Amino acid sequence: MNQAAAFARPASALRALGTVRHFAPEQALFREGDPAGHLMQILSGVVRSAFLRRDGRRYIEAFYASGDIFGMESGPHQARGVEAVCACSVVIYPRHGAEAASSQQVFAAMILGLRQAQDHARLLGRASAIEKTAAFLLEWSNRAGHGTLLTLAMTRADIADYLGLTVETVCRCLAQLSRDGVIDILSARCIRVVDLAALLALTS
Amino acid sequence: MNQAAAFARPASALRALGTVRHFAPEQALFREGDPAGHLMQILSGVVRSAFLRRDGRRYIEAFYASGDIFGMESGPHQARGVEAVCACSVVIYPRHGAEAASSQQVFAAMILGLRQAQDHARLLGRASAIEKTAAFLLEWSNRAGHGTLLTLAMTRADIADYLGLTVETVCRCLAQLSRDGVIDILSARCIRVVDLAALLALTS
DNA sequence: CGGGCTCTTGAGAGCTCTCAAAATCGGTGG
DNA sequence: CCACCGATTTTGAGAGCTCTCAAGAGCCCG
Repeated sequence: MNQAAAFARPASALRALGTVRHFAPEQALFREGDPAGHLMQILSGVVRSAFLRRDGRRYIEAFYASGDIFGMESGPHQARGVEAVCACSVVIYPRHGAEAASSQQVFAAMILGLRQAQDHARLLGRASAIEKTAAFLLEWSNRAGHGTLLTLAMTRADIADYLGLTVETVCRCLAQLSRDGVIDILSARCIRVVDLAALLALTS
Repeated sequence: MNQAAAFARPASALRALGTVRHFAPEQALFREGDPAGHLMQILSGVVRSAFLRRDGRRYIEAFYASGDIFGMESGPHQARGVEAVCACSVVIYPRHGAEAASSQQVFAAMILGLRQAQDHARLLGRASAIEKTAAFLLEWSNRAGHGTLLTLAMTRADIADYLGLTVETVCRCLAQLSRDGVIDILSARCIRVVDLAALLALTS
C-alpha cells in the first residue's frame, strides 16, 4: 500500500509535464463532469473523491494523500467530485501526454488503484462497523509510516461516508476501541495507536 | 460496461500467445497463492473471484463473463480463489508477453476493471438490500444485451456473497421485486425483467 | 422413487441508523 | 485575553433493516 511513496521520486519526468496547483480546504480540484482528460498526483495534503446520491447521502470513493496518482479511470463515466480535505498541493498533467511519457508509471499507479478499489469493496461488503473502523485506522497508520501517532485530516463525516457508516456509528466505534485500550484519542483528529496487533486482529 | 465485448474481436493478436483451457463447474482456474503471472480472458461461461474470510464468510469480488479480461492486479497480494461458476472456456497467457504484445488492450481492460471495482465498492457502501439486488439484475441485464430474459449461472449464495448480503435476504428481495411486478421469476435461475425503468429507479 | 442440495418463507435477535441533545473544539470579535 | 458562536464530536434512546436460526418446498440427479 505504501508503494505510493515510490512514485514520489521518479515522478520528475512526469512533473516536468504538469503544473503545480494549490487548493484550500473544501475547494474542488475540478467540477463534476469536467472533461477529465488529466492525471493528478498529490504533493501534500489530502484529497477525497466523492459521489452524491440522489437520496442526499454521500459516498467517498477514496482519499488520496502525498504521492498518490489518480484520474486514470475518469471519463464519460459517473460524475464525481474531487475536493481538498485540507490545504494541499497537486500536480496536474494532461492525461495523454503523461501516458506517453511514463506509461510504466501510470500503469503501476493503475494497478495500485485497482487493488485499493478492490480492498475497499471487500471492506464495505463484508465487515462490521468496528472492523471497518479498525481497517481505516490501519490504512492511515500505514500511510503515516511507523509512527503510532495519527493526525487525521478528515472529519468524522468523511470517515463515515468512506466506510459506509454514519457519523454516530464511527464515533461509537472509536470510543469502543478507546475503551478497549486499542487506541488513545488525544483529540478528535489526533489518535495514537496503542495496540496495533489488536487492530490487525480486527481485519480479515 | 459492455465495452468488454469489444475485446472479443481484436483479441486475436493476444489469443495467439495464449492457450485455451476448459473448466468444469466449481473447478478452480488456479489455486490461491498461485504465482499469478498471467492474464485470462473468458471465452464462454462465467467465473467468480472469491475470498474466504477468517470467520468463514465468503466475499465474491467479481464475476467475469464472455469477453472479460482479468488478472492484471494479481501478485503478492491477498489470496483469492478463481473458480468456474459453470462450465467455461478461458484463454490464459503469460502476463508479460501479453503486456508487450498488446499493452493498449491490457490498459483498457484495467481501466474497465478499475471502474467495475469502484462501482462495486459504491454499491456495497451505500445501498439497501433491494437496491443491491436491483443493481445486480441490471448488471446482468446489460451483459445479456437487450433481451429481457436473464439466465443466471450462479446460485443465490454466489449472489449474496457478491452483494454483501445473505442468501435469505437475496431471496426476499427478489420475491419483493416479483411481487411489485418489476421482474418475473420463471424459475430460480431464469428471470424476466418486466419493468427496466423501475430497476433503474432503484439504482443511484 | 429417494436423497441431497438449492431455494423460499417465517419469527425473533442484533446491529446500525435515525432522531435528539449535550459537550467539545476552533475561530472571531470585543 | 476572554466570551461567544457555529461546527464538529460525542452520547443516549428507540426504530428499522438485515441477519440468524429454523423449517418447508422445489429441483436435479442417481
